[in-house]
Amino acid sequence: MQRSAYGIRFKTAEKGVCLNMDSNQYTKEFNSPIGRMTMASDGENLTGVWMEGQKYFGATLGNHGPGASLPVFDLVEEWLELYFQGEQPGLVLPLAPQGNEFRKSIWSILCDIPYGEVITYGEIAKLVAQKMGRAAMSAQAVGGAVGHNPISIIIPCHRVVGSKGSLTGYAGGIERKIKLLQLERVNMEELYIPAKGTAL
DNA sequence: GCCATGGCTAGTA
DNA sequence: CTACTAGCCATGG
Repeated sequence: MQRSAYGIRFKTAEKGVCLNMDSNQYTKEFNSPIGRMTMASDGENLTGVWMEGQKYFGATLGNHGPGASLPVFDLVEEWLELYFQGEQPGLVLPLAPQGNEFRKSIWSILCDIPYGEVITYGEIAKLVAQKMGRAAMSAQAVGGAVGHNPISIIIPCHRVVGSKGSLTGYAGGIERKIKLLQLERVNMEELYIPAKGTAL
């Protein structure tokens, strides 16, 4: 179990918490200022948050059905409401994203990016290399893992930008990435939208 | 194992 | 800023 810089409980580092794709999950909808979102849970932990129409939507969702009254969904809704009001939610959420070790270590690094700050793929690559006891790690491999983050917004994949400040892409669309960064009052002066991106 | 595909990067024009 | 190239490494077919 790790504790991130801003208090998210990240359970996936432990063995045995990781779920099988085929295990049952529950979902619930949430209406946000940037469109409808879908939350997913194993009944206790949060396993996914996707925006309507995003890339890789529901990629880790196996069997599932509605579970409107789960306590974890109430917490997540409260978290999201605070977030969209432009606040930094202090709530502790039990996260259990599904993925292999490599991706999970990237995602746990994402959770350590402070609110309102950005990081580059290359910097994450360095951190992960260090964590894995390697000399280096390709930023492109990092990009793949970041892009497949199943818990949008809460695991702050939108705070990751290209090395020269390019807002390369976002699974939920680059416009949403910008909105989220503006919401966090990130200084956008050094950032720009490339004419051609991988996931615009 | 081969091959294609990434939310990549650094270098060169 | 864009366009192209050569590397990069995990992942999925």
